[in-house]
Amino acid sequence: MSNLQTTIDHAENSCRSRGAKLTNKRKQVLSGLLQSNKAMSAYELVDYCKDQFGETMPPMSVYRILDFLQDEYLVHKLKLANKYIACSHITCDHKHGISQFLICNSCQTVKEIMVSTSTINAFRRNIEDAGFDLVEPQMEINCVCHKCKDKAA
Amino acid sequence: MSNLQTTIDHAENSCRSRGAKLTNKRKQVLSGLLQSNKAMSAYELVDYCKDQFGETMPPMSVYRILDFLQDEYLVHKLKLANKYIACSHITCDHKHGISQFLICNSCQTVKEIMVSTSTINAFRRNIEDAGFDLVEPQMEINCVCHKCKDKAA
DNA sequence: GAAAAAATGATATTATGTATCATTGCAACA
DNA sequence: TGTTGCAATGATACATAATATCATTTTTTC
Repeated sequence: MSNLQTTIDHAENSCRSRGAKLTNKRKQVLSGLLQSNKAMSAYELVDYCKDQFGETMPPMSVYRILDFLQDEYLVHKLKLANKYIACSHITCDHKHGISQFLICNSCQTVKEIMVSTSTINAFRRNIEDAGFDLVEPQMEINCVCHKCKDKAA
Repeated sequence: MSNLQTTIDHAENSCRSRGAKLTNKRKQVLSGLLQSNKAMSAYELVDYCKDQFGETMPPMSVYRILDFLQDEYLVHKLKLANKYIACSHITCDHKHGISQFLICNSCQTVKEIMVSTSTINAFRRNIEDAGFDLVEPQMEINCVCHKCKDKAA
């Protein structure tokens, strides 16, 4: 069984256990994100589904499906790029903490890394001293990946 | 002399020393941002200039002026919010390091805080281990300010 | 199989921003 | 003085991301 299929099955079980359904179209959108190592826009996913499955999905549906997948913790939205990526922890059952997304400015590759609790706590204290509370467990950083850096050099 | 005027004068000198001109319209846009403690969208600035100065500036001009002000280190763009704020360090002559912007999800107030070098270095190492390089000296975090938190409680 | 609920489709509209070309205004210099 | 040249601004069209709203289809449940 392919890695992709394993992940989809895992996602389907996870949805079922929460009383939600991973329908066919939802699987299609999710698989688009899983097969791409880059973040994709909603409109890119529309194209992907048409190319790959012959499904002409209206953008509205894709947005709704993306909302659903976010609610199910299967997908993250990158607000810096207005794009979407599959969560890299679908197959590990633990609920994960604060994620940091490294976005390559050049090739748009995205890597999701975890931040240590101690670093997060330092941040949290810093923020509280400034009169704010941290609410969003997600940070996005514009970077350049080493592959692109080497290419440029 | 008002605080606002002092800041504008400082900005104007800074531009001049870099061979750029802080024209009247540019001053108007900048003063809109300086008088607001919130981030403003380009279209809000169009309205502000019309209300305040009777200038009907096309959005395109405002975008260009915002680009100019960013190039001159006078304004930051908050990509998470698609809005703009005046740099809080216009009147201090030092070039500042990595800024962290705390954005209140509820009232949109923005506070620009500095991050300690040691924290940044920890981040940088972390990011390099993941195969990326930090390029953007700016981080944006969605928060709730304590005023709004207290109101909600 | 009918009623209710969930999922998807279709259309219009809003917000943000870019591309492109035209016009204005100022500044240096013959 | 005026004209040439460039920086700044204006106008129009378009692109992209997303939401609102209502209609239709599919799935469940009784």
